[in-house]
Amino acid sequence: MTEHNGQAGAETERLDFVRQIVADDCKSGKWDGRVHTRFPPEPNGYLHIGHAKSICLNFGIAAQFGGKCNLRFDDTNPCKEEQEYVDSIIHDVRWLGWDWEDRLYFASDYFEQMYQWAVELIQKGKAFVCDLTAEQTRRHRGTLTEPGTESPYRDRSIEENLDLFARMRAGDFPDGARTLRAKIDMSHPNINMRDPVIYRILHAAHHRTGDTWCIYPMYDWAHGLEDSIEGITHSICTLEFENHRPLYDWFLDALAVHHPQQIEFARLNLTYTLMSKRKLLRLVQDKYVSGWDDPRMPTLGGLRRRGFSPDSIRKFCKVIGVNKFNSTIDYALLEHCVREDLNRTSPRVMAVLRPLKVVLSNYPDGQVEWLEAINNPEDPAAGTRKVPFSKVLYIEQDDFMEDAPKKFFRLAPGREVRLRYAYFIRCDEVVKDADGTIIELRCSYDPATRGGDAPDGRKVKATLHWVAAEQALDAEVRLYEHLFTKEDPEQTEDGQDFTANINPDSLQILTGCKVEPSLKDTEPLQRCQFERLGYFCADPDSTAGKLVFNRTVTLKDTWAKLQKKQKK
RNA sequence: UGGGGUAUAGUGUAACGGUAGCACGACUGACUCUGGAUCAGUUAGUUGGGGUUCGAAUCCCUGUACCCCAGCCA
Repeated sequence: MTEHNGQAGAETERLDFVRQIVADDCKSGKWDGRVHTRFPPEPNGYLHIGHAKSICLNFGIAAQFGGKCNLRFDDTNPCKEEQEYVDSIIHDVRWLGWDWEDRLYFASDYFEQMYQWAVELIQKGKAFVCDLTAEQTRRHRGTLTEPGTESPYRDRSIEENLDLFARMRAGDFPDGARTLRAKIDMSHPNINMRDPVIYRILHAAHHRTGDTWCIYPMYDWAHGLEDSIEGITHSICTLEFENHRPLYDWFLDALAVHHPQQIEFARLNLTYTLMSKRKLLRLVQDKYVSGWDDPRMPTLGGLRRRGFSPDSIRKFCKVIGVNKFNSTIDYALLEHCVREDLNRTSPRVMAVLRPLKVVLSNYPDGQVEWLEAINNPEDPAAGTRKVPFSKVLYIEQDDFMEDAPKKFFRLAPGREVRLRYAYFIRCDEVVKDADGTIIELRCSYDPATRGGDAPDGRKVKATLHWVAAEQALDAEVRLYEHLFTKEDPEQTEDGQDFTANINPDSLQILTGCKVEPSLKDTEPLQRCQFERLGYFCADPDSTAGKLVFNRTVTLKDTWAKLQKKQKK
């Protein structure tokens, strides 16, 4: 990984607070210089850009400090989890470019060990089987300001607890009939410490263990044990688990096993974006988007389909930093990262989204010239290609104005512009239909300017992209805007929810677009830049006969900005 | 009202008792066969109030604001 920079880079690079802890530990020899992290998703949904922050933190730290990072599925709740999610998560983490080598783990593989440790906890008098119902347990818990009351089953003998717990495992009791709870302190100011449930009865098939188990460990019990078993040194999680750390520590201390350090950091928030699984699900279920990989979704699948590169997302995760307080990153920063990467790597190509026909009156009928075009000015190694030029062309409707203001540099009656890699052309005549709509431009070209330079040294103010009509390929192009009209989609009037802020124009589908013939065999997810327009990515909906492109992000456009300002 | 956290330009993030810096955004300008890219510049900040100190974003006291916690979810 590029992050692996050993000593040299580590000195100059500023460390976030998590890396600072890791660096200090390496220095002090706390873990014998070992660094071992993990990314522990629950396989109950698709990964999104917020997970990418966590992934890059965990894998990034391991890479930077010469350590290891495991991919571990925290699959302790059979009711919500599915193999499909496991597969997609594996795919997404790998797509992002991280490698867990042979360390793909599942919490469910540790169920037996966890069970044995629970028995040990009972034997130490630190856990008991409780017969209270869920509702009763809730009432006994007390409130934020009032202490709880102890369960009447709290003082059962160790023998009885052992027996009952064994029978829980054996399936003697129905769902919810009993739980195993830690014996801590019902008046603890931290509610998590008030005799938390550590096993519940769930007669449900697990996606990996099938019906082997009918009791399942709770997160607080399971997570630290998973970390301990794997020899994790730094257990990095999000802020809402801060309140759980005393419990994490309590369990590991009670068992006197390897005890990693839990460190909490703030989740990612992005403007114009929702990150909650529940709300993203709602968008899918209520058909506000086409699916989990809709290019407007912040899921990694959505971003991939939109055309984001793994590098751009990793760069973004690096540049946003890590902290302990809630903040909201400007979506423009994500756009900056993707433009920066795609500018370096994307082959340029010419495409006309809203075609306006141009006929060159003085160009020979039937003649076709194949002109040389540069594939990527940022990367000479990308080479060149040939694009066809002939009498009938298409240019962008936006590139012509009949009554052009001074600041409009493009084509207008009597004005001369350059067609990229081709010739200077001058607009002689505007052809309209009965309604007055412009349907065609008659232009003349200057044969002396072949390739794009005038021998007499005269200049033009603009260079337009174009496509030769006869050789052009038809394409569908999907233009995306923010899914929400507000920076904070949750900001709503009374009685409304976030769906009130959905942007009705977040997707615009253009058909009859014209693209240059070199795009003929474009593969799905192939990225390119449409010159002067933006970065695009072939959608998986593309077929041999029908090309479909998604716009990832526009190029920065000072003319568009100018126009926007004037409208206001 | 209990407990646990956190506050630095518009946004994000550094500064670890010693010149408040960087990035994004916004705004100028230069350059350009992409109104792209690139380059140069401008803009703007320590949550309030006390204190310690030659010196405080940093240490102390005290307000204020925001986030998290009462699942047999993670």
